Amino acid sequence: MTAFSRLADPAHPAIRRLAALAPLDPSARTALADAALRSRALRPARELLAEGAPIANPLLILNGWAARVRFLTDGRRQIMSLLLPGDLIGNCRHSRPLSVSTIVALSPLTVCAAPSPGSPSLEEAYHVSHALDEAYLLAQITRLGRFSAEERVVDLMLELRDRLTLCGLVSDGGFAWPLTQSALADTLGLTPVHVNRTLQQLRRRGEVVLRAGRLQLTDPAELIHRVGHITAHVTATQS
Amino acid sequence: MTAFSRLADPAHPAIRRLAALAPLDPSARTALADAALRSRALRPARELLAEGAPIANPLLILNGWAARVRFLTDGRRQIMSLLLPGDLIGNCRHSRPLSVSTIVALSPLTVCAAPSPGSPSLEEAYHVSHALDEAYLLAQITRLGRFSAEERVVDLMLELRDRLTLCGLVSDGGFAWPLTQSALADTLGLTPVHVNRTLQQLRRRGEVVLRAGRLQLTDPAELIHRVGHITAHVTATQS
DNA sequence: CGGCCGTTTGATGGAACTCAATCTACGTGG
DNA sequence: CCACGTAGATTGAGTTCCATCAAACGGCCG
Repeated sequence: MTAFSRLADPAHPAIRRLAALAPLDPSARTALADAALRSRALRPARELLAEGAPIANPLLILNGWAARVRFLTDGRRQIMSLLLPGDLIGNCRHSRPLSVSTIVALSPLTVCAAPSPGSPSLEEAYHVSHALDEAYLLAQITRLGRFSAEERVVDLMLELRDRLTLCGLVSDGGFAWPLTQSALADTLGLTPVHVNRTLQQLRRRGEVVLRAGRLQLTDPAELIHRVGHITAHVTATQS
Repeated sequence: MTAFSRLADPAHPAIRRLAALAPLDPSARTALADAALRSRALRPARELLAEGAPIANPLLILNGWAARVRFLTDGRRQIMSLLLPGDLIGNCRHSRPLSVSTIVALSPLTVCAAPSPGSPSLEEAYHVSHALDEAYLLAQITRLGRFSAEERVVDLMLELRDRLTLCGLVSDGGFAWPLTQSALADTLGLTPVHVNRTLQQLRRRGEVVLRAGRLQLTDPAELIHRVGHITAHVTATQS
């Protein structure tokens, strides 16, 4: 199947990410390839885990983007984090985990059950992945708490670029951008209208090129400097 | 010493919290009591862990409040989470952890080294504590992203009340409130001036009583309903 | 073609910020 | 014992950023 052949390829996004977090031994790679055989495809806006539901077993994102969302009683929504290929869902280690948020697909999505870490190298990769998740939550908090609308947009774009670089999904300095302006608004604590205006400013100044579902940052270094963006580092040996 | 006698007391805040997360066996309790013998005291505003510093070993908060802070280059600050008695600092499980945020004391603080989990019951308590930490981060994100100033203040007060209840530090419906309005502003993504005005509204309406370093919520149930506050539950057997 | 989703634009209002000054409580030293 | 300094809380006036409301536009698919 395509799923298998792509996973067997060392260049597959999800594997590339996990291998970048901790060097994977062959048994870990085959475990991942096996797991990917039973992959599941989901349409955008499809819910794949409800808040409060018990977590059967962790999932691994193979392709596409998803989000952890919280719905307020009056219809407001907050996307708490974005989930990209190679990210894990429900990756926690205490005995009776409950989902604390809903997961929705933001694009066509394929997921599989995350193989339980038989090898220490895969376990380490999971742990590092979890630590990175937390770092992204902290970054999200400072974005929402102290950044202006423009800073929020730019900082998030830089974070996504960093993360997609880990799984080799950045080419020519650009990457796929499946987010609607509405989803971006729910992520950044803004209204869709204001997100639109902010994006246009960035476009008019030539700082971002965003069209046809692809995003290019014209001068990433300048943007990093401007918003004081911090790249979450992994302490494990990179690559 | 006082530190010992108070920890030996099963009613000590830090132990009460951990015991509430997972029933602790006697060996876990003595390990905690031993650790508390070597406790360290810190003054308010004292930094106890710098961002980017390697984490020697996890710490346990015995008394007082602390905060995980991020400083921006232009002087803005964001408090990402508050740390209360019984909370752990640097409680993560991958091989080479780096601190991703600075920790500062917000009140007179005593901490000790968190005993490494020899017993499975203590390990479970640590894991649940870590899961709760993450739930609080998610709550913080929705506060900052989608709540108005008043909702933020109320929701945070309710969360702190929940958390302090876990360690038995709520009495007569009220609890110690060491936060300056400035610290509250840095937590909630507001300015001190606006926090002040928001607090006064709540006071004038008689919804909170805040004076002499103590906070009382007049009608918690009503406030919970109003802001749609969600109590992060622990799946482990409570109490 | 027509409906829908996502984007774009305009006009207006309001929540929160900024700047600046005053007030209070408290500790410290002359 | 009082003068002083400082940290935190309070108040006022003016401003800005972002939300709200409303409508139009564009592409895509049935």
